[in-house]
Amino acid sequence: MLEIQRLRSEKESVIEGLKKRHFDATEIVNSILSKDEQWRLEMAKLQEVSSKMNQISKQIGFLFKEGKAAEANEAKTQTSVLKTVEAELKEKVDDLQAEITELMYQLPNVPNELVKVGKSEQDNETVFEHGTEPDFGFKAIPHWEIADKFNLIDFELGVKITGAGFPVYIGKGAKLQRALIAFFLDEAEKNGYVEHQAPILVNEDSAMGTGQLPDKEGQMYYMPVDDFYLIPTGEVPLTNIYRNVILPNEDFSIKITGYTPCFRREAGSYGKDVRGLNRLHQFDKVEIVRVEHPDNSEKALNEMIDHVKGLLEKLGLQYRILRLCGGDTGFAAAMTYDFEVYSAAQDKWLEVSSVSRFDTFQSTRLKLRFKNADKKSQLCHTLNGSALALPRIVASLLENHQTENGVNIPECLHKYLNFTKI
RNA sequence: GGAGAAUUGGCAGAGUGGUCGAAUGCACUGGUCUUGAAAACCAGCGUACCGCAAGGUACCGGGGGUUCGAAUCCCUCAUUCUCCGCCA
Repeated sequence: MLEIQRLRSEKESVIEGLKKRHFDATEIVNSILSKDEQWRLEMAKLQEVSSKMNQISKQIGFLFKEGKAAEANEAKTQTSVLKTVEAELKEKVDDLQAEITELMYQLPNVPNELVKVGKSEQDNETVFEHGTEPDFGFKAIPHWEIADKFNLIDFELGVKITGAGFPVYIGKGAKLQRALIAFFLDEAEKNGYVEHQAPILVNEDSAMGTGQLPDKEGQMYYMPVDDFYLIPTGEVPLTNIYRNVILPNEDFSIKITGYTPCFRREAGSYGKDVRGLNRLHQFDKVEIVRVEHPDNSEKALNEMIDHVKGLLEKLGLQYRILRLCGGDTGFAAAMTYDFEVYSAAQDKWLEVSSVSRFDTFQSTRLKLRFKNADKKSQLCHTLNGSALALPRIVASLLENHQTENGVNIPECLHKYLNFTKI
């Protein structure tokens, strides 16, 4: 959520910035500001009335104490009108507040200055490329065929147990998952991220805090009996660790990581996009999350990018980095870099990581602040990224490291496995 | 799952309808004293919103209610502790 103060003071630049998303915010912003003005007006009235009520109540207290019951009762009669007025104003103020909040929820984050105007993924900029397409010397086969051939993953079995999109990993397939998780966590730790194991069911406040609610309600699995949501990403529990937190000074840089399963309903997905491991309802991911001073946010983002680069290079994968255009940047993000690995077998780029900075968009909702030099509370910046999501990495490894009679496992994983080839 | 007790400021802890945003202690910040430190003493010390300011409003686990007035009474939800039951 954007800060209302920002709308008040930088209305034009917010509207201008949101145009990069092809989002015309003029109407919403104007509506917010006019309601905001009204709200302040009514608020002032309400406070005045409340003040008067408080005064009278205090007086009544005094009068009773002094035994002047008659005068006290007389004063009481004065209050009934005020009370009605107060209730009316209160309702007006609350309604306005609710309307403003609802409108605020509709505004996406303002893109960073580096982000280009654009509508869809066609407009994303490639900012970095690494590696070359592997030369197999034979027709590369897609990961689902490899997985089937070596009995690494059983998609049908998952259908029996749960449904489509819940694969069962078997033998070397399961071990590979475990090795990747361990590798990612160890690498994150080397770069200063503190490992956490957090709940994968979260309450409504948490889902609100990171922005999954109210915008993306349909994306999450929901458990009505207990009013919990299954997390769509580790970002939710990890970032919410810092909900309602005021850090004591401006000398901080919080770096945390965690492995979690992730659950996404992915309603409406179909066809080759969901083939094999390309899109699942349940998958594993190691997430890195940072809470930073606003001045440090850019540096943090670059460090995260370098971190992910390192992982992909150690895994020996050819990849490119895209800076998403305005229209393709997620609702809450100010800037996002996607990492994609090329799959010759599928003849397509697979998104394997997404690293974003949110500036204060999440911390507004989270109420995540720090005390600045003037001892004032100021909103922190939050960032997060996948480092990495497992399924497409597994797909890429199987596809890009395939040989005529198997798959070579990259060296960085050897110490976690009792085999080096599949 | 059942029964009971509890939830107050960074921490500890008082307050059971009226001048309480909340005693007191500790911690913390500034000052006095001291060669320096400690001790002692003095002062300050929550969050948010409205306002140029003076000031005002809201907040005692969350939400709702009673009342002229609620930290205090009622309802409800959550959490913690104790006992019983069940259990990886």
